[in-house]
Amino acid sequence: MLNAATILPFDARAIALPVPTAAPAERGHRLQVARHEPVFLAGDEAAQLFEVVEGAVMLSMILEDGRRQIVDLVFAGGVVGLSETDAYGVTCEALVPSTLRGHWKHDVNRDEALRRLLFRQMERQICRLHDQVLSLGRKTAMEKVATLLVRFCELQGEGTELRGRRLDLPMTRSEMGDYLGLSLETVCRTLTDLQGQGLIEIGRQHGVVFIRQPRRLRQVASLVE
Amino acid sequence: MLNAATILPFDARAIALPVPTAAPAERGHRLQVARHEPVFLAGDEAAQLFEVVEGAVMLSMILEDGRRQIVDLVFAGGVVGLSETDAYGVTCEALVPSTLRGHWKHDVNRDEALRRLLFRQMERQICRLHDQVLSLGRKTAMEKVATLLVRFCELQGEGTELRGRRLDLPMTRSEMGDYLGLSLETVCRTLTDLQGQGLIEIGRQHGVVFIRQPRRLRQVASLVE
DNA sequence: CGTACAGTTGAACGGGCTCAAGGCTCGTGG
DNA sequence: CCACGAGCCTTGAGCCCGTTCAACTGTACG
Repeated sequence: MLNAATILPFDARAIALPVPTAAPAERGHRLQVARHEPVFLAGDEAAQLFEVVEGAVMLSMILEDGRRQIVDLVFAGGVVGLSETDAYGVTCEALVPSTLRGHWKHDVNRDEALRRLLFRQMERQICRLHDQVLSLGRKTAMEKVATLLVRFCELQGEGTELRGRRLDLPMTRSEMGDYLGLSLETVCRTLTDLQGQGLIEIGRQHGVVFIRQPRRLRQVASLVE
Repeated sequence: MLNAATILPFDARAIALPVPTAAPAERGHRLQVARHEPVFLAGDEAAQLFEVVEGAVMLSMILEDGRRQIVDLVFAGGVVGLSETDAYGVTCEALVPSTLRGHWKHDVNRDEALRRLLFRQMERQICRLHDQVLSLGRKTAMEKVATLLVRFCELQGEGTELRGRRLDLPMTRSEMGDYLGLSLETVCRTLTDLQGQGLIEIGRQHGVVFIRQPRRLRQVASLVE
């Protein structure tokens, strides 16, 4: 299941870290992953669940001809590794350097407190997926991109004033496209367009935008206040 | 929350059934719903979870301008009514006449056995949503429609020989469109196209198709055997 | 300083949408 | 049993949003 051999061949940046062979601790064992390094791959034996302690990971699926869809983004507090069968159905890799806590399924079955925690997180995840399905099915490119920006704002800005806020995108244009069901070019053009309308400003540094009109951004995203 | 007044005005076929005022039984109380009758509406107080005992329901979300997305289909055995907040985020209505079992959240918090059941179902639901996101984000109209047909086959055909099988679609073209993120016309054209290729045959009766080449249908759907 | 890769922009194509018109079925009432 | 209306389904024509292909600029990093 989880070892250095599972590194994806197509991602040269992935760094083979030592396998965490430490015995499962009282409340799970820790795991550090670098950006773009896989936590598990679709098809691996689904023996563990992972809590995201710090950072962010993405879950993706790939069709045979190479089309990729990022099916979910999971930030600190979230859970990954759920599977209907005994093999993972999605690949999980880190968006940014992250810390996870692994729990053997075997242990989850015994640990009632842990299961309560997971329950709450799964409820969240399902609601998030519903929103994502709505986005993918019925929103325009403009609405999709604006929705994603707003979501990032909410994650980074917890109760902060958003106007003029520097927003650090944890994803490249290509990843945003794969998450939103768009091409990377469309993501680019849409961001440029939003900048032209004065709602955002694209920073010179990669992965940085400044929010100029958060309220109008929410409107463009077709999200209610 | 759940009462006759919650019947959607735009669905004239919905029949107002008496509210199930029966005291919650040992393991939840029963609820019968007719086709297109709501179980709960987005915004209702999320006080109950529901198991689908028999039939099928759909979960949908609507944007302000009327665009609708059916975010999930839940068949017998599944669970609906999960919510991140204290109000439902989606509307749930019956696709076919259905029987549900309601559980007050209050009770769920106490019932460990029930929570174990829900846990398993939520895991399933998350995997199903991942597949749906992949479909919506990266599949063509042809692949989407074929994928849905295959899924219906698997639900109705449990281990049966599929070739020549009569398949009863629980959804109209419009509902299929709202589920797949397509217009109803595109769903129509795609089905006609599949018939032209000899993979299916569209029955004269509404909601009926015959599967002619199940294997090729799976291939068209970009699903692996 | 140079290379690899992220990001941007343009031009042309095409899948799916919109708008429109008709045919079919199903349920209902005569 | 048949007639009729409502709603579901089908098909056509033209358009548009987002894709593809291509070239180029800018940034990060050794």
